[in-house]
This record gives sequence, C-alpha cells and structure tokens, in this order.
Amino acid sequence: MDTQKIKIAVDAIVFGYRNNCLYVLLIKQKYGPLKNTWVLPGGFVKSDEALSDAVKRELKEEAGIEVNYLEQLYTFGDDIHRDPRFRVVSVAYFALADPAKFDLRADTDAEDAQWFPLSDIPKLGYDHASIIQVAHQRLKSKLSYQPIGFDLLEKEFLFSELENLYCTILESDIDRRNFRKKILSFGIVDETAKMSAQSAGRPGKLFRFNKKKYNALERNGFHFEINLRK
Amino acid sequence: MDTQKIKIAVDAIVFGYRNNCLYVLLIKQKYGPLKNTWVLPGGFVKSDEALSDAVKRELKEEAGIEVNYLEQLYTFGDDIHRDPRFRVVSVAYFALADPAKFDLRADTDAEDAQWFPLSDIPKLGYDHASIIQVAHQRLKSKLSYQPIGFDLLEKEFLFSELENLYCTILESDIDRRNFRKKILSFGIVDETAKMSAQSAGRPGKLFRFNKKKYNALERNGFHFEINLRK
DNA sequence: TTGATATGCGTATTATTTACACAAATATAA
DNA sequence: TTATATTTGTGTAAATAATACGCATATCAA
Repeated sequence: MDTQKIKIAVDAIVFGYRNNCLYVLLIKQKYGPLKNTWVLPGGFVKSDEALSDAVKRELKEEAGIEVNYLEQLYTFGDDIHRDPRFRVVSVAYFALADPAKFDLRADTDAEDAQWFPLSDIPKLGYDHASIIQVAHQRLKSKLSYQPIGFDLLEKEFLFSELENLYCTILESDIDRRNFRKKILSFGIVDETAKMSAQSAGRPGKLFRFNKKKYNALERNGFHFEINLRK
Repeated sequence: MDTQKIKIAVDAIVFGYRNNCLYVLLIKQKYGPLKNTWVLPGGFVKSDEALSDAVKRELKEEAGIEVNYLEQLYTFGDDIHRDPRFRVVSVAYFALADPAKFDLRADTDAEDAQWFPLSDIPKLGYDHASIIQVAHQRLKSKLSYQPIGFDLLEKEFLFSELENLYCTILESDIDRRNFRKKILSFGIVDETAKMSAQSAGRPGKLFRFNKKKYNALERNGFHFEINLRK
C-alpha cells in the first residue's frame, strides 16, 4: 500500500450557548476552491501531530478560541468525494465553548469567524451541514447522560439558566421544581454566596459545577441522568 | 499540505459469544515487522474505498467472516508512533458476530485466524490491546441501552441464554424473573412455536428478536434500557 | 417413583418520578 | 407609597417503575 492517496483532516463542531440560543462556530474560507464559503473550522493534520492537537491548533489559528470540552465525534470517510479536490478523510471533533469568553478573531487561514445560531446556518461547503447534524444529535444525547451542560454556561450560573439550557436544546418542557430537586440531589453543584445581578423578580443564588465531586461519584458508580419526556 | 505522510488503516474488534464466554477475533500476521504476532483484523484503506467497505473487505480476506453488527468505534491517531514503521491513523470498528455461523479461514493476508476468550488474549502487536479495552467498554455500555445482545446470539434463543449473556458481559447478577418481565414488556421479542432441544430441566420456548417492531417503537420515542446494579 | 434442574408466572414492597401550590424577594409602574 | 408583575425557593401527595421474593410445572436421570 505505498500508493494510498488519502489525506487526513480534522474538523471541529464547536457549540456555544447564550441567551437561550444554541450557536455553532463557523469560519469563512480564505483560500481554495471554496473561497468565501462558510465551513467548519478545521484543516489537514501535520505528519507529526496528534489528531487532537491538530484540532486545537486549527481552532486557535482560525478563530482564536480555546474550548471547554473536546471529544472525538466521528470519522467521515465513506463518501469518497466529500472533498471535490481529492480524497479526504475527516476526523470530526465535538466541542463546547463559552461564546462570551473569547473575542473571535479570524487569523491566518480564515477570512472571518462567527457564531451562527444553529437554527440559522448559512449554506456550507463540503458535507459540513450533515456533520453538524451528527454533532447536534450527539449534543442532545450527551446532555441527558453526562454533565456537559455546565460547559456551555459561565462558571457561576442560576438554576434558571441551567434549566433553560436543557429546555432549549432538548426542545422539551421541564418542571422547574423537579429539575432543581433532581440536580441538587446529585450533589454535584455547589451553592455560592453570591446572588444574581439585579433584574426582574427575586434574585437567585449562583451555583457552580463541582467537577471533583462529580468525578469522585462517578468512580463509585454514580450515573448522571436527566430524562426529559417529550 | 502536499507533504502529509500519514497512512489510514481500519481495524475491527469483532466480539463473539458462546457458552457463557465472550470472544474476540484475532489474526496472526503473515508479513511485515510483526510477522507471527496476533493482532486485530484490519489493514490499509484503498484510495477509492469507503472506510466501512475496507473493514468488511479485510474481515472477508483475513478471516472469511461476515458480521451481524458493525459501527465505527474510535479513530486512533494521537500516538504518532503506534505503528513502528510510519505514522498510521487507524479507524477502529466495533462488530458483533455469531462464532457458530462461520468457519474461520485465514485467507490471503493472514497466517491464522482464531477466536480468543476476552479473558485470555495473547500479547498483541501495536496498540491493539488498548483498542480492545475501548471496544469492551463500548460493548458493556451499549448492551444496556441498545438491543445488541441479540446480535451475539443465534436467531432463536432461550431466555436463559439472553439472561446469561447479560450476566456474563456486564459481570452482574440478575433476577431471572424481573429480567424476563422487563424484556417481554418492551414487546420486541416474539415467542416462536418451538421449544429448546432436550437437556436438563423443563424445556423452554425459543424467542426471536423482532427488529421491525423495535425500529417502529424507537421512532415513537421508545428507549431500550436494561440497568443492572452491581 | 424420586430428586435434580430449569422454565414460567404472580404479588407485595420499596424506590423513583411526576404533578402540582404557594410563599418570598425584588423591580417597576401607578 | 402602594400595587403589580416577575422570578426564586420549598414541600407533599399520587402515580409509576423497580425490586424482592415463592411456588407450580415440565423434563431427565437415577
């Protein structure tokens, strides 16, 4: 097999959440056949570079962002012609970030970088629209059995923010009181002394996810799960 | 990036189950630096070949087997030196097969092909031992939230066989009666008219997994789940 | 005929999930 | 200053699901 002519790329689907809206990070291509087309951040892997390092590098280079959570999503390589130039197998990564934490700056390779509401994605290059669908599915299912919602919020959050996140992303109703009871029963969020900044209604306590406690519980067989009926 | 020097391979972790024992399919390498070493079936992807086709081809070529279930597991590409010869990124696939259904025959590329009890795996080449660990983990977790146990049994099976499969793989105790009640309550297994061949004890009915019913239920929001406490 | 073994059901108990109501703290409009 | 709207914080009863069991039945082997 010295004749293999396949290139390996990585792509990242970075989800962000703000004001009851789920966003995806996209960049506008600067070069190549799809110049000025919006696509997922990503690029070719260097010969001496770990796959996960390649994603982090591309996210830095193309959007100036660091993520809160990163995991491999799926490797797209069944469609031989997903890239019009030549055969490219892409290892897609699923990531979560706080849009408020970074100012996006299109760097070296990208013409522009922006957060787009998932409900309003422009026409994308390659098979990236369908990759986003797979990632969206992953987000929805992970949300219910792993505590990744916290990675989409600021470090300190109100219960109502967490609740709205679940309602929005899972497109589901929640009983506010049962939801709070359930999350608190896990013992993985700590109450802080602070209260929410002034706004309409009674001020609320700010909470914080306690990752150490979660990890300890998980080692003992604890299993995070939030089931929302339709 | 015309200088990328990375090759893409696929590997398959095929699990089989028989007589209360979980097996993995391994092949003995015929050529190369690891000649005569046991490894996972797999090989390089052809430039015009889908990833999933590459796995199926290798399984045919190296072991003469077709699987009941196949899904992508994980892409191993963070360790630059996992192959001593050059950089290889491997897309690993998770598969289930019925060991009774095929006579293994080492074909073109393999010196030998054998089922090994998971508890008694020989020293493996590359990073294949750790790949098997990841696959084993996947098997255990999938078993509890997807009806893949049926793909490890013959088409028609006794309840006790299904039950033993769960006990063995999840290393857990089960209440036989509650387990039966639960599975039957899903309505995804059909009773056949046949009874088990004679053996000790009262003969049992043979059951059959009804995939159509399962798919229909799943579309309606049904969620398979077998939780076994430790 | 008896004992050993495995299948096939049913029921009481316990734990978990769901449904639902009202008081408290603040901002704003009257 | 008072009334109104808004959001937070807590408790309890009812419904549902999970668990722990007991016992009769069908076969083989002694």
